[in-house]
Amino acid sequence: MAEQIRVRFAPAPTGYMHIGNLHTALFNWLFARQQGGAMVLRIEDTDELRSTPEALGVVYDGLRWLGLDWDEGPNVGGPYRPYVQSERLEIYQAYVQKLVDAGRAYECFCTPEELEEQRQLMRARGVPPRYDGRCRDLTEEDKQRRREEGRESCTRFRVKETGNTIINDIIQGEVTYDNALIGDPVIVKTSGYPTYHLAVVVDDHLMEITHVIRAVEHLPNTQIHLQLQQALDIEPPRYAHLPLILGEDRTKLSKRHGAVAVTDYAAQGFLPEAMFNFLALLGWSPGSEEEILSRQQILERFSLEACGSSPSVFDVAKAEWMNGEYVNRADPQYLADWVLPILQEADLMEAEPSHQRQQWLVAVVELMQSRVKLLSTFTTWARYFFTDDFEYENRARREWLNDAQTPPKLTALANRLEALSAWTPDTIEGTVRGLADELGLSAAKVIHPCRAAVTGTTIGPSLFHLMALIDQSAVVGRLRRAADLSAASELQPSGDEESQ
RNA sequence: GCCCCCAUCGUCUAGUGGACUAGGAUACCGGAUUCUCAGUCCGGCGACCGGGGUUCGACUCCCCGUGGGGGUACCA
Repeated sequence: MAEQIRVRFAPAPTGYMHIGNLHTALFNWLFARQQGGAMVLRIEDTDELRSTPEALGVVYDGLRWLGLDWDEGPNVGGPYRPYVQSERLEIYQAYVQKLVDAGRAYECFCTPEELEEQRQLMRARGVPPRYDGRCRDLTEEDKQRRREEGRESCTRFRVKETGNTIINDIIQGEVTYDNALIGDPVIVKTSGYPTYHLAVVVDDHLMEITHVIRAVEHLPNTQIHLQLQQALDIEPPRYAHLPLILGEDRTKLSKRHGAVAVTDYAAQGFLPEAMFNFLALLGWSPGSEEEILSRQQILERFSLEACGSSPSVFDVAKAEWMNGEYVNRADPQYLADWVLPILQEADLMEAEPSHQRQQWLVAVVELMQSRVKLLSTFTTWARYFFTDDFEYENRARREWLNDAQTPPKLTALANRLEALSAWTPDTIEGTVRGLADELGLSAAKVIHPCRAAVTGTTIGPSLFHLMALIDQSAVVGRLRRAADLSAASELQPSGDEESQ
């Protein structure tokens, strides 16, 4: 009989979702969808101090942004609800009781200070710092005395003291841990909340998770989970520990690497389909030389067995290149939908543009998309489409605007363009080239200063097409403004020019 | 410190004992494109961490180093 595959993505809602979490979610989703299995979203908020309700929204948004859906979860329900661990507290208690009854769990009265002292001592002695088990065999009298002292207790799981625990991981292979090296982990905190170890084991069991796909930082924890499962007579799921995603400095991706939150990438103008593609290729390879793969293609070829076990660095430059590939191929109308909010955020587009204005934006996007990697660059490289208020770049100043021959050219051009009755790329081109002919100059000698005057830059798309998308009067105004400034020597390159 | 994992161009990776003069992508560099380039096309640079084995033959298998990472919590 075919086993029903069930996987889960189980984030801790502690503020933001970073790209590594999303990577884990993606691999779970790929496996589930490809296998016709179920994707469960479970919220692991057993860290009462750091978990926030708002963070839940961040998780949803991140998953939805990438286009990952889930079959069961806090907002969609499902047969194993609730899917938020803080709502499952009584469930865990029953399992703790089972462990206590079996003599595998016990009350521990040690204070954080005492624990820290133990660790220091062991470290000094050169042995692995771990809980020394001093509360393992307390008598009822001992416990009573401690309670009377006003001490609070937590519950610890009694791990095996001898032998090995062997993990058979789909990605990492067979990994062996020496049982003697770990101390008894806390499974219920003083606050009454379960710790991760207990909750994850109970929930994966109850929710009938068949494959636990998570980051390799959890591999050492798995020895505890395996022992817990054995003590509870629970059949363990299959494990697949994904290699970590590292920052440029080769350490675990974290806040200090700058942009790591999913929302950061969305704000920069990464397209979700590009991020999907890029993330899929981190730690997994289709085995071919293609890199731009559609969601469907990735889904068809994905397998856990093909995942590598070595960590990978998140290369922003390559991610941007890939985004550029997607931007380049995207339908302009679709792209404009992503660009609009970015422009609105930068006050370059009004809150509710008319249909006509939206169509104009699509035309701008279409003209620019082949040279854009991140959509946020629309607010800089394409700024001149949206406002007269832009800077003249140094290179534009140096090469064209700080030239005595430029003002008369710009003025003449302004006059002629102003007289045009039709404002199209063709009429503009005719005018520009006509002026160049009459002045006995190559077209470039007019085109370049004109671009500098109208856009403030020396680079960009076809000048005539670009001008046609800006109001005729605005173009004329910009030409005259640049002519005046240039004539007044106010467009000299500034001192802090970077070397070219 | 101790435990575990990892190791091919700077980066993402292909490679599962002979197909390797080690392939692709990105980044970088150069050329072309005369309407610019951060776009496009073409080209170039660039790696099997080191040492021992095993084998007729190792990038590939084993061991030892080295380097990197993760863990070592009443965080997950």
